[in-house]
This record gives sequence, C-alpha cells and structure tokens, in this order.
Amino acid sequence: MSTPQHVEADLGWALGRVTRAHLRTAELVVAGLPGGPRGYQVLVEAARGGPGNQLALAQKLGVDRTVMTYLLDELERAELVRRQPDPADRRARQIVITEVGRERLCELERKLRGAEEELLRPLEPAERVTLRALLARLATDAGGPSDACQVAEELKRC
Amino acid sequence: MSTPQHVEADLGWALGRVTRAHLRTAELVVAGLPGGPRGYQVLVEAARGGPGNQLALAQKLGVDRTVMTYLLDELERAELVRRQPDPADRRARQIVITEVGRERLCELERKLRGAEEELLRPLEPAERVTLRALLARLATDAGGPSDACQVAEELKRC
DNA sequence: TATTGTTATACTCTATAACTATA
DNA sequence: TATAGTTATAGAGTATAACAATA
Repeated sequence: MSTPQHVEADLGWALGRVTRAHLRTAELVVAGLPGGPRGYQVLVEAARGGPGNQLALAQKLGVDRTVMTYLLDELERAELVRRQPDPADRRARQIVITEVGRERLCELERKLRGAEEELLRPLEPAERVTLRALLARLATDAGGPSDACQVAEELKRC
Repeated sequence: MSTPQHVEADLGWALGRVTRAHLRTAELVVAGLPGGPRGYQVLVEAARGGPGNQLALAQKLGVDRTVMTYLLDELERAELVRRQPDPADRRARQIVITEVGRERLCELERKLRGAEEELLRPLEPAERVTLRALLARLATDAGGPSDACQVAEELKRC
C-alpha cells in the first residue's frame, strides 16, 4: 500500500491532500476567468465593496501591489471591474464591480458550491456539517491575510 | 467585521486559511533544510525506502524529474541522502538516507508534530480526533500524487 | 516627506529540449 | 527504440527599484 501507516496522525498530509483536491476542481471552475483564482478573489472583494483602493485590496489578498496592477489590467479589459478615481484622494483608485462582473461572480459561486459538495461526498451529511464547523473555527482563529489563494503559493514549495 | 457572513458555508475559504496557517509553521520548521518542505518529503520517502530511483521519487512527489536532480544535488551536498548505483539497472540511481539524514528527519518530525498540536489548540481534544479522522477519510478518497507540497503550488495562484 | 499607482527590470522557480549512458 | 539522469535554456510568476502624481 502506498499510504503511510500513520494516516490518521498525519494532519499535514491529510490537509494537503484535501486542500489540493479542492483546488483542482476550483481552478477548473475559474479557469476562464482573467487572473484565475486570484481574479475570483478580487471579484468577491469588489462585490462586497470593502477595501476600496488597490493597495488595500492587494494587502487583503496577500499579493504585491505591482501584481495587483497587472491583475486589474486583465479584469478591467474583460469589463469585470472598473478603476474609479477616488474623490477623496486623487492618488487612489476605487475598484468597483461591473454588472457583467457581478453576473460572472454569481455563476462562479454557484459552481464552486457544487465543487464543495462533490468534495464532501464521501462523508455523511452530519459529518459534513461537523467538518465545516470545525474548520471554520480553526480558520477564524488563524491569523494572516484572509484569502485562500496564498495557501497555494506556500504549498507549492512543499 | 472582516469575515464574511457565510463563514460556515465557505469550505474553500476555511480550508485555505487552515492549510496556510499550518504551512506557515511547517515551513518555519523546515526552513534550514535544503529544498525546504520538498526536501523534507524526499527524506520521508528515502527513510521509508519505498520508490528507489529518482524518477519514481519525482512522480510520487508530483515534481518534474529535472527538479528532482537539483533537489537531490542539494540534499546530497548536505550529506542527508546519497545517490547509489542500482545494481539491477546501471542507468538508475537509488536514493538512500544517511545517518545524518535520519537524525535530521527525526528531529523535524518531532517539531512538525508540535506544530500540528499548536494548530489544533482552539479545539477540544475530542474535536481534534474528529477533525483528524474526517480529514483522513477525505484524503484517502482524493486522487492525485500523494505529497502535500503541491497543494502549496496550486494555492499560490489563488 | 510619505503614499498610490505604474512601469521596467531582475530574480526565482519550473518546464522543455537536447544530450549521455544504459537497456 | 526507449528509459534514467543530467545539463542548458526558455518560460511563467513574483518582487525590487525608479518614477509620476498627489497628499
């Protein structure tokens, strides 16, 4: 057998495999989107209307501000978001989602929910609820930037 | 508040945060090791004595065989593993762990277990057991290469 | 003087292709 | 002819530095 003897003890191994399995399907879902998974995160934040300008957005997603420039270039070209001058600070640009972007986001979230269900299929309904709750508690306690994309970055160098 | 309203529903978000939190500490642990997290995986496989040659090792870890060459160069320079000619096939090299490598691995695994405990601290003991078990079941069902490092790669482009 | 955003450049990591030696 | 391993090279992706506009 190829799985280690201490499967249940090796939390990192299990976390990695489950997260990667989820990422595989999630990346398929956002494959056509400019910027991929990262572009999706921008749409989420823009739709939420939270951190207005590029710098705050970059920090929230845990990427460099120069990366955010290129990312927004792509998303704006696809008419999914717009850079709007901030009337209160003429250096800054507010990132707002377009109508097209909102529709695209809605469709993506529907598909992503489907992917989650697929991932949890091996578990009983009650177990799925338990797992979601336990992970959510750990997640809210964990520090650092609040986007999921950076995990991929760090997992890469495993 | 900065956390979304639908925290419990967003499995991907929670998985990403928890995995990244784990990766942060795990990468600190293996920081001094040549190849970082990936070097650790090689040590694990070499200690287990499983896939002998470089190609099998690369496939198991989900990396290109050229990457494995550079990785083993570093690990061999640090005297943690050795390339041994395979008597059965003179093209192939068997990767064996050294005594130093075994000691280093032992120390790393001890520290990694500590990091896992730290991650699970917010949960009750019974809950920790439950989470480990549920994740292990999902992990064994999930397909793909069996190393955790690739998750980091994919999470990066979120 | 500090900050937002952009651009150009350098660096890191990975994959592709070509090569040697074995099979 | 195909395979294990190495090397050189090219390609993505990211960060660093310099810049313009504004605070």
